[in-house]
Amino acid sequence: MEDIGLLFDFDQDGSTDFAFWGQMDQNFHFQTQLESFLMDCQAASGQLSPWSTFGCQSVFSDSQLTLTDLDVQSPGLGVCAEGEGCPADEPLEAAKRRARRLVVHQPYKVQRHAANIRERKRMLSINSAFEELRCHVPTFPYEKRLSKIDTLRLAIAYIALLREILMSGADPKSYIDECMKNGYKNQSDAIWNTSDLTARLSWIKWD
DNA sequence: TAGGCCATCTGGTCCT
DNA sequence: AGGACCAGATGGCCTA
Repeated sequence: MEDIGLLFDFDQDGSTDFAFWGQMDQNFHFQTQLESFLMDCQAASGQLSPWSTFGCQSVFSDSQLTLTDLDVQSPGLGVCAEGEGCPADEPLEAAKRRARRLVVHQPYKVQRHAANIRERKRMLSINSAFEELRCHVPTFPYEKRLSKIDTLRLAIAYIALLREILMSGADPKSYIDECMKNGYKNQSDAIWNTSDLTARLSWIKWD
């Protein structure tokens, strides 16, 4: 019999199981510590990360090992760890709800954790690109930070406007002034003519 | 309090 | 095989 280390449910009623996968403390200065942490992780792969001490506690104990089985075929059959209370009189429905179980061992835990770190790093690079993009779209001085979706939409509109100005060969400021003066009557196909962008145009320094 | 936005985790898929 | 990428789920924070 294989060494079944630990089981956990993906059932809706298994909330207590997921409670251990709590989110990282949002006040944690993640960005500044990530790089040094990544280096630490590379130097000491397999060890628990600092997140374990910040509320991102793993459901697995240190002794758990590889993902050896994904038992979705025979709920309740041979999936209970020794001493893990698998009630013999468990109702059939409850047994069915326990169908999706994972047997988890160390390498899976380590791989999953490493993947989480890579994913966070990837998202950080995406976010830094968004920050860079925010610096290149017109915003109001008093405006709060643009959301990601607003940043993308505004960038699209702004690029379209710049392209039109280039194609027209006109002076940018006079082009904008003319457009605003005419209420964009002649710009029915101007995809940049969004309320967001037009409102910001007055803040652009064209000199 | 509901909805928007976001970070994170996760498993699946694709790529090298 | 391992990493990159992606989308869904979840929960926290903030604001109207």
